[in-house]
Amino acid sequence: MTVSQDEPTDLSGKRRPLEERVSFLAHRINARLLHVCNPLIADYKLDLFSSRIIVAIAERGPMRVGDIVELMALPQSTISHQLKRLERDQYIRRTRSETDNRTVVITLTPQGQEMAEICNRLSDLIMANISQALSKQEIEHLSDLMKRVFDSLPEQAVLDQWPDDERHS
Amino acid sequence: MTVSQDEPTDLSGKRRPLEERVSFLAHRINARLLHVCNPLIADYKLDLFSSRIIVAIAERGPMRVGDIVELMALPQSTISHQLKRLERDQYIRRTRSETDNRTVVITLTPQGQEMAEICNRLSDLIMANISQALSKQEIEHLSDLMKRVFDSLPEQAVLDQWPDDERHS
DNA sequence: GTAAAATCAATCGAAATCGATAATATCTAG
DNA sequence: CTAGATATTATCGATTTCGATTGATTTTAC
Repeated sequence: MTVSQDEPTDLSGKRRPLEERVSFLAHRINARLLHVCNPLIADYKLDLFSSRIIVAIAERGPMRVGDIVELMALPQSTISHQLKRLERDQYIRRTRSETDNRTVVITLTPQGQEMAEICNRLSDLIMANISQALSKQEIEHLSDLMKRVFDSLPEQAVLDQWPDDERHS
Repeated sequence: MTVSQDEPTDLSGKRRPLEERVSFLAHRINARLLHVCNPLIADYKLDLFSSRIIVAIAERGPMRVGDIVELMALPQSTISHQLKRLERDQYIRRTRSETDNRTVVITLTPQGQEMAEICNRLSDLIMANISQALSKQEIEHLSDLMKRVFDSLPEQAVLDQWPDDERHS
């Protein structure tokens, strides 16, 4: 059962079913988390995105907008809108950096810090669920594997590998 | 280093940093995948959601709308809109089931089947990236762990564990 | 057999997302 | 210095998402 063949580009033989693919599983986990968590924090005018922004700042201290964009891996315009709402709802403050007047530094208000606590407790609740299905060791291993998957993904869309004849039908 | 304590609800001691949490990593992987893949299939008027719907039907045969909702773990209204666009763009057909006139069965058009091939090749491209960072065995293990994580998440928001005094500030 | 409950998918209006562009500030080269 | 290039964030318009509701069909209970 040697795998070496003359057509190295044909991967269909080892193509896993959709439900077992890492990319699809990431989508499914994420979608279900949104579905479960968003209603629980909607009263605070938060969603899973904004709650993570708050938790990140509580954990790391004041962050520049660009840092948040990179951390969340979401479009810059999306983050900008999220921050606008978080400011409107008094969870964060925007202040222009003194050293570089282009950048904007985000800090938590006291309400934001309180909210970070609440969001972390929600996170604990989720982790408690997961911990019933996976051992501590398995969770750590999973975390490591997922980190490596993320790092393996290109930051920008690379068209090199995407054949021209598939770009237009 | 015994773990048993008098305050079992205090999990803050074992709280992992945001970047290491499984839920956050799922978000990050997903966000980066969207960013990378969507531009590559935008010409076909597809995104990562609709492409997965097409791939799923190609893999499993005709599916009812409700099955697609369950598979994708997205809100029913979102799927309904996705399907409307897929039908508009001639990738799928909707037909009322003969046995149960409430349900709608989705089938691929010939164009939809062609597109499933293209989408699967994109999926192969992504997997090729991941395969450079993880061994075949690690990917299988990862897939298994992620499946178990997904299954551990509740389907509906359970308010039981979410204390009342955190529901309103 | 029929009324009430449950199931299933489409639609509605409000809000969020996204890519592209604009607006402002800093850096670089000569 | 200064003009152009680069970096950083905000905004714009179009599209998408989402929770709630509606409409239609089937199932259940009596």
